[in-house]
Amino acid sequence: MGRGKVELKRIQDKVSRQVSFTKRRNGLMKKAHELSVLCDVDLAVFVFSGRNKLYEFSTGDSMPDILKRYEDHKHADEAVRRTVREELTLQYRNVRTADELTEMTQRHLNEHKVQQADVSELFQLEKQIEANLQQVRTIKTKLMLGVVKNLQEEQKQLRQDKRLMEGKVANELRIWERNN
Amino acid sequence: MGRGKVELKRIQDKVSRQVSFTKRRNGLMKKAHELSVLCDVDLAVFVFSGRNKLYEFSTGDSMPDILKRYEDHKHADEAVRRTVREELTLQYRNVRTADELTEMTQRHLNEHKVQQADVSELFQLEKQIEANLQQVRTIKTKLMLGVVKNLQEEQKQLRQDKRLMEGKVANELRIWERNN
DNA sequence: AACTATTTATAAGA
DNA sequence: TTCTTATAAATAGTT
Repeated sequence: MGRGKVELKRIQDKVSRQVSFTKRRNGLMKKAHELSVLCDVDLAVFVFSGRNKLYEFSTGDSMPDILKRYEDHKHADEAVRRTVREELTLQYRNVRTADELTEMTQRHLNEHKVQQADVSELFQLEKQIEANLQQVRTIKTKLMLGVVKNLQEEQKQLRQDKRLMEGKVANELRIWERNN
Repeated sequence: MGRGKVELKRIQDKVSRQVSFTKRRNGLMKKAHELSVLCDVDLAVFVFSGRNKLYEFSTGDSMPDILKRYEDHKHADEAVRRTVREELTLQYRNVRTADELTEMTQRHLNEHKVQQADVSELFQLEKQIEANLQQVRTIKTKLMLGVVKNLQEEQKQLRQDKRLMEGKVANELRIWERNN
């Protein structure tokens, strides 16, 4: 599906592998979404990147429900089943609302004949942006807490930026207070 | 990918739906397998047919192992978040004004010889990302209320913002990684 | 279940 | 990188 045929084995070049990962991961998620809508089935997809980052997609049912269904299909022993279900339910307590929101939205959109792909993209987009935000905040926090020690270059326009910085800090404080 | 373009909604004809289900399910599994081999990642796919039959694909690890990993991932995520939050709370519990926060941050940064520009950039970046997130949420809300009909322009803008933002996040991450 | 006409995905290239 | 393009691959409708 590209300029050259590709043989089915680990891509050696790291950059190509990363690029392919992104493209194909997106493709897989899209296909999964299409399958679920076109054929009206429930499904779930997890992908763990090399850096162990998790990407997931699932339909309608909340993830715990899907996993529960999976367990029911399997025979997993009782203790494990109960434990997994309880833990996942705990973890997803806060997500359930969002899932319900998703379903509701999908229904709404169907009724109004809005293109589903667009909305789906928005949800995915939101999720992605939230992940990015979390990433930035983590890095910022580490920096601020002095967790990072080995920074090299000296900073030159330090005083120069101070006023700007203060304004931003003040803004951060407002945000922080709002969230606490 | 066929003789006719297909719109993303439940296929009405039962036979066509069943046929498409089989074709696309096989396609999805194949794609999943290719992704796992080519990019050397672990993944799992579940599909529940209308008759509630389960089809699955997963790499190396058995499915229970993948689920465990999924749980661990969530737990780890939660742990990090809690830690960061606790640290922040400790650090900033007594801060009342923006000035104090500024001073404290300055002290922190000076003590650890951290590049201020990076932190400043991170503040800016965070702010920008929050704005983007807000934008996405606003659009999503409008959609949910069925108020907006013509989103093409906004979506285009969003995608542009998203690309820009991702580039910046990636760059910040590079800087951070280089320093660690 | 095969067979194509087309659409879609994506590996390389710019 | 990001965008473009040539080509491989998937698949909708057909036989």
